[in-house]
Amino acid sequence: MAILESFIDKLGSVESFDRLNDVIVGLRDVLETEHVIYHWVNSTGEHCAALTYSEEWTTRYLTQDYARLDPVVQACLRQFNPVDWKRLDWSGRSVRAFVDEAVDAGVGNQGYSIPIRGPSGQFALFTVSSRDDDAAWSRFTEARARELILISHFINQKALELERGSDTLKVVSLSPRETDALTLLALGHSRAQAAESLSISEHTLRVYIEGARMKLAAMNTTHAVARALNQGLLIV
Amino acid sequence: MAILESFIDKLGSVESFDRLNDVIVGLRDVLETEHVIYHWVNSTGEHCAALTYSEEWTTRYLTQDYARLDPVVQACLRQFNPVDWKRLDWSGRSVRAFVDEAVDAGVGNQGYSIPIRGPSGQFALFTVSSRDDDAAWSRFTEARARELILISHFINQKALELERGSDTLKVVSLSPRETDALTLLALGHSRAQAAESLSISEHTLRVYIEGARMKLAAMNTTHAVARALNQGLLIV
DNA sequence: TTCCCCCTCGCTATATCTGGGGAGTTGAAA
DNA sequence: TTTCAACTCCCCAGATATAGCGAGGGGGAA
Repeated sequence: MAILESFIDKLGSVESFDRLNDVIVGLRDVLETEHVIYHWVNSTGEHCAALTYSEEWTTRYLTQDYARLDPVVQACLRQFNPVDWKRLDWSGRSVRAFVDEAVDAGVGNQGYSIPIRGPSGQFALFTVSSRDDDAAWSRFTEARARELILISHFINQKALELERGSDTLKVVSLSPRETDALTLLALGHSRAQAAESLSISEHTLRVYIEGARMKLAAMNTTHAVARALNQGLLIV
Repeated sequence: MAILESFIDKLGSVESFDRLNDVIVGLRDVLETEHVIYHWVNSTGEHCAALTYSEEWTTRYLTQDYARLDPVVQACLRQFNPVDWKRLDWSGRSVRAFVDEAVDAGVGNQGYSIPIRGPSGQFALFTVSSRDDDAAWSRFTEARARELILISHFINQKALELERGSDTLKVVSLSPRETDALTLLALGHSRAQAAESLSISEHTLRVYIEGARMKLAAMNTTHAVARALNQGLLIV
């Protein structure tokens, strides 16, 4: 666990994403892998990342919106445990084109990606990639899996810290009834049904929905429900 | 890390929540703490739990819907990193009444809770509680923090597996245009605005929304967006 | 080649939601 | 004690979404 210790130690003094990048590069070196990537999109749409990919590939990936077809991202979005790239489905025309580009850009052929989820619907990805053959890669992932989980945890913690330092995350809190109302709407009830479920008049329900809309700065009901879900305000 | 190893080993053979409970009891014993609790509410509203609390307290907690005012739950809902109970705000009339009851029920005065988030908005809690004094408890948490994170990770993985056979979600796949449509709606666009953003007629947009509604078995647009978000189909 | 899914467009009516008013009670915090 | 937030109820008009009927072209898979 020496790697983990020194990593956490270095993390302690990090105070900006630039510095975080240095630590990531250092991590890549001690792990003796090709690339290490930490990335997430914050609530304001900014990309917060620390990675060892070339700048060309990074901008290419973003401008082409490759996250939409990248099997790694798609798998991590619906999985809890880490993903070994070689267990994914890489068939499909557009996917193969993407992979060819990725290989040319120096992304390794092997990879191990850990999905990380935080409050307010945060979703981050921590990836280690390499050019090892299958056997060497299996040894690496088996030996390092637990360390990598902890590393991903601590780096995300640091990233959230950096994020909140820059701008204070305002916490929207919904009243119990507002939560009830949005929850029922998210479950597919119409306003009339929701009002009946809560044993209140439809008008009252409307007051809650509008209250929630205001608090969440939402344009309409659907938007309010979406924001509430993304911020983890609803237990659905 | 001997505790972790044996824990993971025992987890391997677990095939039901009852068995999981046995493992949790074993974990409580080797950690030499008062209680160990793992709990989450699945998508069908069932409580999936493995814990060492008395049955009285558990049912009391659920029937009273204490999660709504429990500072531990509230803090974990908006935090990424683990929560030490003693750093929380326990003031407030109803909270103190709740605490008195909890102490009577044998819940320790110390506690360490780890929030766990999975796909589809899953939110679980892993808690270790004790009756140690502050000094002993600090030593415990500092020494065990990393192990506990990994334990919480693996137990959640197992719970997801028990819940649905594997920890991967079966997916409804939306067409690209359907995804676009729902994404814009989730961002607060009206149908007219969304249609304009996509440079298509409002009618066409409507076809996509209805297509998505059918695939997702949703009652209305809000429901469809909520389901799509919960299933990680939208990148918002 | 045929089938099926995806993308695109139109019309009409009805249901539902949104936005503008206003008003009274309760309970907890300052 | 006062204040404030939450909860409850009412009416109305205009905006928006839903539900039903259509149509045709393109591309991949069997």
